[in-house]
This record gives sequence, C-alpha cells and structure tokens, in this order.
Amino acid sequence: MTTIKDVAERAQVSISTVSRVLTGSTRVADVKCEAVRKAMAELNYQPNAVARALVGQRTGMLGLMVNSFADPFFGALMSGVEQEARLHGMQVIATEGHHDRGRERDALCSLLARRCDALIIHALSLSDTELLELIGDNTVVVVNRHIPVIEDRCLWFDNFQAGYMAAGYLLECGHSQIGWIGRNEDIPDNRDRFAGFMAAMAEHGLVLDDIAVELAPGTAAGGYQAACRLLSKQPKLSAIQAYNDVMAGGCLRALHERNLRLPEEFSVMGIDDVYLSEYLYPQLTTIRYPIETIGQRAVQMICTPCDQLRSSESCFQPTLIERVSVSQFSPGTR
Amino acid sequence: MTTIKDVAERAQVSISTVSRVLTGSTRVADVKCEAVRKAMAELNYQPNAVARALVGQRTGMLGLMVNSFADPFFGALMSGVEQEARLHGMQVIATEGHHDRGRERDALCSLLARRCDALIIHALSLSDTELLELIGDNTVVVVNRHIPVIEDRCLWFDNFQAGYMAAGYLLECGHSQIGWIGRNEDIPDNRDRFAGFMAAMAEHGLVLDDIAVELAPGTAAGGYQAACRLLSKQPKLSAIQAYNDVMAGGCLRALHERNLRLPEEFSVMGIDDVYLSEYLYPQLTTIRYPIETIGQRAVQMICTPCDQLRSSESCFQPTLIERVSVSQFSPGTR
DNA sequence: GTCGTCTTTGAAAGCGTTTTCAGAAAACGT
DNA sequence: ACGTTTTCTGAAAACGCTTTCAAAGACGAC
Repeated sequence: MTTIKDVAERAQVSISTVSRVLTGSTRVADVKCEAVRKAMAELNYQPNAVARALVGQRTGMLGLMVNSFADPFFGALMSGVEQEARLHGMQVIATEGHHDRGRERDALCSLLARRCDALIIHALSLSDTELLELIGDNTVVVVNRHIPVIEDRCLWFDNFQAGYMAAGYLLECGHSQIGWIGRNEDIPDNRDRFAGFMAAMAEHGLVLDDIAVELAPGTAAGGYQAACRLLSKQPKLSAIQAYNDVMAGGCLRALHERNLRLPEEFSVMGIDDVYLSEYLYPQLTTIRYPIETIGQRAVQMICTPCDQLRSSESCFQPTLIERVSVSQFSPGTR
Repeated sequence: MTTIKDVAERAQVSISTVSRVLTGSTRVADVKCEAVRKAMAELNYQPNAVARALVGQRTGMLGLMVNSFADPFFGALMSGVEQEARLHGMQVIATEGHHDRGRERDALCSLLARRCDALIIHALSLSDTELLELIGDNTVVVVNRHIPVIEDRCLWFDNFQAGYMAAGYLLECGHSQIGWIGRNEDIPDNRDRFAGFMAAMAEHGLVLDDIAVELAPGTAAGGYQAACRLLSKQPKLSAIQAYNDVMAGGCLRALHERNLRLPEEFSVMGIDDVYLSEYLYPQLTTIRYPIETIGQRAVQMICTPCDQLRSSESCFQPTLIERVSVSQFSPGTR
C-alpha cells in the first residue's frame, strides 16, 4: 500500500503538505498542490482510513445491529439507514443479533470496540438495563423501543395503536369472530400489538375468553402452524389478525389449503407492510410500519446538529393500508 | 475512553505487559497477569480496534457490497456471509451498489479505504476491467459472476442451467405456449437464464418467434407489468417463466386479477427460491439458487488457508423446487 | 561464588495520519 | 531599506496499540 510518505517523496514535499492538500485545511501553494495531486494520481494513493480514524478520533462508521439480515422488515430498515448514511459520508457496519442475549451483547461489543461514531440498535433480547450499561456514553439511537431514560435517543412505533387500528378495521368490516396469531416470544412488540388489539375488541364488548389466540415463532412457518391450529379449534372464525405480515403470509397458506375463497370467505390482516406483502394473494391489507423512514431518521438524529434537526415525533404512528385480504363480513358465506 | 495506558498505570505495570496479556503472545507472571485483568475489569477497558488495526495491518473487517439490502435475495446472501464471518471473528461492513456504476465504484472505494481484510463483491454495473482495476491486489471474492482472469476468486451460479431446467420442467409438464418475463437491464444473469430457457425450447423445436417475451425491471412491480402486457398480447399462453421469484410474484398478481385458477389454468415458475416464495399463492415452483451457501463459502475462501479448504466447485448448480404453481397442462382447461 | 540459561519485564520504535508550532520566505506599508 | 504582516512549509508530537530489543532477575550447575 502506498502511504502519504511515498506521495511526499515523489512530490518532493513533506508529509505535512500532502496531508494538507488531502484535508484542504490550509492553503498550500498552487505548484506544490499540483505536484501532490499528480503524485497521488500516479501512485494511485488512497488515504488509510484506519490511521485517519486513530488520529482524528472518528471513524466515519455507523454501527447497526438488527435481528436478522434475511428478514424483509430489517432489509427495509437497513436500506433506509444506508442511504441516509451515505448522504452523510458515513459507512454502515452491520451485525445480526438473532434474538439472542449473548449474540446481541457480542455484536454490540464488537461495534463498540471498532469505535463506531454512533450506533443504531434494534435489540430484542437485551434488557433495558443491560443495554444502557453496554452503550455507556456512546452516541446511539435505539429503534423500535422506548427506553424512558434515553427517550430522546429512541425512535419507536406505536404498536398498541397498530393493533388497535387493525382490530378496529376488522370490526368495522363486520367481523366479530376474530382470531389472533401472535408470537410465542415475550417481546414488547407482541404484547403491545395484542394489547391494542384487545382494547379495540373490548370496546365492542368482546373479552379475552371470546378471542381465539394462537402463538408461534414470528416467521411465515410459524404463522402457518398457528393458523392451522386456530382453524381446527375455532371453525366459526371469519378473520385472523396476525402479529405481522410474514406470519399473515403463513396464515394465508393455511387458508388456501382449506380451499377457502379469499377474502370472500375469510379475511386476514397483517401489520408491518413489508416488501412483497402487496404480492401475496390476496394482496394483504395491513398496517404500515414506516421502518425505512425510521432508519433514515435515526441517521439524521446522529448526523444532524441538534438545533438544525427539526424536532419531530419519536413515536411513529401506524397507517392503514387497505388492500384486498379483508372484506366485509357477510354472514353465511361460509 | 480508557486506554491501555490507564490500565497499565492502575495495574502498576508497563503498557507492554498489558498488551501482552491482551494478546496472550508471551507468558507474563501470574501476579501481574492478575493485576492487569483486575485493572481492565475495573476500568471496563476495551481495546481500541482502530489502533490495533493500524499496527497489526489487519482490521478484522470483511467488506461486502450487494445491490440492495431490501431485496430478499441479498438478505439471504448477507445472512450467510455474516454468520460465517462471525465464526471467524470477522465483522462485516456492508454497502449497497444500487446497480449504478458510480455508486458501485464509490462503495468499493470506501471499503478499500477502510482497509478491509477482504471484500465480497456482487457488482452488477461495473465492467470486468473496471472491477479488476479497482480491486487491485486486494483479497476479494466475486459472487454471482465469472471473471475468467480471477476465476479462482469467483463463485457463480449456473444461470444457463437454471433457465434450461426451468424451461425443461415446464415443457415436461406439457406446456408449449410459454412466455418469458425478463429484466429490461442487460445483465449477464438475465442473458444466461434466457439463453438456457431458449436452449431447452429449441430442443423441443421452438424458436424465438414462437416465444412471447416481455421485459421489465427486476422487481415485483416489473413482473406485474410485464405479465399484464404479455397476457393481453398472447391469449393462448399456458405458462410463464419469470426471470426470478420476485418478478414471478408480480406475475401471479396479474394472473389472479384475471381470475384464473392457478395452477389449473395457468402455470408460473420462478428462479432463486427466495424467502416467502413458499408463501405466495400458489406456492411457487422455482429453481433454487443457494445464495446463502454461496455467502458462507465466500467467507470460507477468505478465512481458510488454501490447503485446508477442501476444493469444491466454484460454479453452483441449480436445483428444482417443485411446489404447486406449475401443473400438468391439460388442453382446454381455459 | 561465578557463569550460563531462562523467564519476565520495560523502553522505544513503528503503524499512517493530522495538527500544532515555529521558522522561512514573500508581500506590504512607510 | 526596514520592520511588520501574511503566507507557506517542515519537524515533531500525538492517536492507542504491538512488537522488538536488551536488560534485569531467577535459577541451576559447576
């Protein structure tokens, strides 16, 4: 690798001068400047970011931890983060947490050891306390989670409202025999979405005993299994609300296998609005979680000086995406 | 941030000694070792990876460039890479190329400047020459691409065979009026898959003029548009072969809109076998591209000494995944 | 007690930059 | 012509670590 020293030698100047044309911090005489540029080009010189980071006390790296790269939900988050990061000349360095306390901890430590200028964290398994302890006084933005102590560094989604809206829509469409397919992991998202769901139900006089609930892993396969169980136990259901779109996808499959005409005979609703949910059959009616926007906002919170950042809500509100998987309930169609 | 110096001071030893217990390179007396460990724990010391990288001439970082994080295909690739990387104590640092020459170039330069120990590259827009020039003598593995000059650093997929197998399967099922939905971008994958497709068709006496072809962007939306055009122009089609699963997803939507019973009245086939294609309706019959495995293998090629690496094919073969979106053609069903 | 051999240790150089500091040269005002 | 600014430049220190080198002790053998 050619270094600043090689360039200096070739251009017949000191390394300080080379550094100066590199950073543009100070004026350097035109002739020397030219000589340096020429030398750099000839040697195909590329400044060593590691050395720069060491002396400059900033790496230009943005650490990102998500649950899994393969999940379309996180794909969208990462895309939002990367695009905004690039705008600010930052490079994202990413790890998976895999919903495992040990791995989340390791991942975070690795990012911290690499001295990322800031971290964007989506942690599922770490407790608030552990998380706070790990991040110390590093710059972080925590997404999809509300930690009161660092509320101003959090960006979260109103999961309660999402569940509430979803159930409300279903009820509005005339459904009253609605099943809930949730995750079997005790994470806040799940709790909140379910709580919102139940709150809407309660407003219509329905209580927990009236509701069919099945839990499974938050994957398409999980949704499929849960739906199978639900359908065999509760033949009178006319709609299912899934924890998220991916589970709803699995759910649709179970319904198709039973040769139900969708949405005429059965309605399904998701939450998240991930890529492809528009291409499920029937196109999934869902509640949009603007995760890509949250990714962008997270980066802005980090890269924009506080005073310039037009203050905006930290809690993102869901919006209903009406597609075709939910229809008006007409008794007796089934 | 606490440094090695702070630890040394607290443990009453020289920084050399601290460094030694850190790296474990040399024996150090038990008492001192203990003192150092204690000091490190008390100060919550974490070695600065940047400084280590500078002196050690290795960053422990694995640069990864893919087209887009949001695409499930790349999600799988990234997941494979990250998992294997973690096994080898490496951290992945990722960028998006966005199928744009300038951005691919920038992304690569950024990774290079950060002195990644190795790069895993999926480049769509850069020419072989440009790519070779950029990577110089850095350690790289190029995925999904066959560059003869550095064949031993390439991992690619037999796209021709994939197209050939897909068409073969469709023909075997009795279809003869088959449409092709391809990408409107001139990338090798597209060319090869189509060439394979056509080769199989030719074996059955079908030539280009017999084949209905529509091109569009390689997204679900693109697949949808192409399918719409295809269906209105060619009413006698009984099957569509899509460039990939995502386009096939869009294609299914167009078919559903026309109230066709699938797969009885119309068959669709994809290539790639991405996440969720199993949950499309009908479940997508496709050709599996083991992209996650390729990601893992790429990391192995980088992290495993040549002699230990059990030499294996660089060209990955497709496998047929028979699900339900393709059925036997029975004339007159439509 | 002396010598040689090991083990353990600290000082110092070096990794590739940026930045401070001070000196040299040029430009300017009178 | 002289002093005063201003502009430009190089030497050197610093960033936090690893590693070489040589010195200091410890230990056993004679």
